[in-house]
Amino acid sequence: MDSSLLVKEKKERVYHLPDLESAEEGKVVMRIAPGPSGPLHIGHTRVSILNDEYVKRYGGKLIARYEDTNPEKIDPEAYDMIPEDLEWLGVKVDESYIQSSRFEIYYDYTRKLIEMGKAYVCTCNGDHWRELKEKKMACPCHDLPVEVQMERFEKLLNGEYKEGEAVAVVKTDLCHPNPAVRDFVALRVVEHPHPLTGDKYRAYPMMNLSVAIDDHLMGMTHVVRGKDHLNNTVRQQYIFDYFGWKKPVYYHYGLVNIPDTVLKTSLIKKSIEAGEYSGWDDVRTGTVRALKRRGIRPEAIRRYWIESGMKSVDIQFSWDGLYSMNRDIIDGISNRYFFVDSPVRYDIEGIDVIDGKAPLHPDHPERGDRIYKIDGSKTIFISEEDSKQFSDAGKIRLKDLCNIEYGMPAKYIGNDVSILKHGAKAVQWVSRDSVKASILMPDGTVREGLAEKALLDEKCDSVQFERIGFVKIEKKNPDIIETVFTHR
RNA sequence: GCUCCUGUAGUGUAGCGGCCAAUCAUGAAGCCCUCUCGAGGCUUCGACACGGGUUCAAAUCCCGUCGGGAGCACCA
Repeated sequence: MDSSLLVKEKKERVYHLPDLESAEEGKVVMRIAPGPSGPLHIGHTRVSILNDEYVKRYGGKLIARYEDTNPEKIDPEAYDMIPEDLEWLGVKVDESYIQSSRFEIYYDYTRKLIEMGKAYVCTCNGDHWRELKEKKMACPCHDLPVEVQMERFEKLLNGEYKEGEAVAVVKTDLCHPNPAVRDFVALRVVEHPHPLTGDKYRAYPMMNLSVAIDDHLMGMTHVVRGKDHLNNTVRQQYIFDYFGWKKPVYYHYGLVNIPDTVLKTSLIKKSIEAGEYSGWDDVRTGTVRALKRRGIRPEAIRRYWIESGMKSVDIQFSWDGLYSMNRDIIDGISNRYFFVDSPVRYDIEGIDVIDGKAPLHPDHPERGDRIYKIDGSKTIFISEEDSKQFSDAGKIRLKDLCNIEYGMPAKYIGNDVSILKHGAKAVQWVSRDSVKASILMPDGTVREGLAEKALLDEKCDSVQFERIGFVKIEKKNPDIIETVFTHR
């Protein structure tokens, strides 16, 4: 019998996404459209991964479009941070555009809409205009002649209206049963300077205008985005219809509820400025940077979203689920080391020299061992918690080294592993030549302790501290080893 | 209030008229293995929201009820 049949290969998990409707091989064009208000967070990764995954599957191109049409909500650094985040995620962007450099385009199309009688410039009070819409009624500006609208529009562009005094509106259907799709604002006046264009423009397009125009101009074949845009899609389709443009195929996945995580960039930014968070990669936040820092692999994030699929049901994000997928990836590559939390010192008597060794990875003996030789005063440290256990139980096994009996000093009592079968616990320990080390936990607290010296020679930045969990090495020198906790 | 989306185990997912006394993963519990509370192996727990129809046959189609979510912004 073939013995290989007995060794069951670890089953490769299969992840798949549903097919895209009318997707032509090599001709799929999709986009991700972040607003540059801060770096990406875990919530943003879904739309990024999904679009990227489809473009990779069918072939075509992925466009990154920075939707910076609200100057008040822009963090100039985001223009650089987002591409970095995308790159780390493994999202391959083929073309990038910045909407603030395309205002003239949006103005031109708005003029065309006005000429067609499909848009108007409204100078009514905003609240009043909304009340009328609620009652399915047109405001006085709605039906003004085209020449007047055009005149007003040029005034809007030239800055002759102050903020709130006028807006350009796209007509839809005032009697539409869904109040959310009746006439929507296309351009508004903003006096706040734009980080990129300064005070060059005063008329700022609203997303529904710029998105519709860009989706057409950039040749989008498929649009995948969150369900929260459902009504926006309906609005944008009016513009497509007015111009007779071919519409992309739209998909709207359900909302994701991400528990126990700070995601709001404005909040994070505030905390950073207040000195409460160390930066955008503070482990207490849900930014992509924080995940990276914690040792979450982009492939795990990708798998997570692919497995979640594109259903329009709202879902609950599960950190456990993500960790499990990440563990799949890092378990094999992470060598094992001992870390001792809040070390308690013990000297061992009753033997001259103690030798020991432990595999770098129990599933990969070929990687070699950590070699131990304890001599001289034979000092070791175990964690405070294990120390208590030691004094209670009287006997304990220093894993991969020897057994000892409680006392000051402790007494060497052989190296028979079978002591474990008789109730003794195996605990991790470090010798006197260990290195100071710390683990930054996800809640921001820091565990201080000692790590074994062999870790200094480790090449991979992901390791497992036995019985503690996986950590990512952030800083490593003979004086200090700083790590960040990944997960168990 | 109006409109839209949506309801399969704790979570995520498969199934889309008979092969479903419902898949897989995660989670929980237990056992085995392992000198880690990791990995691996085995076992167990746990779901078609409810009520009507249509049909020989429904998780799958239709209607209603109830539940969840979103939008009705001069944010994206």
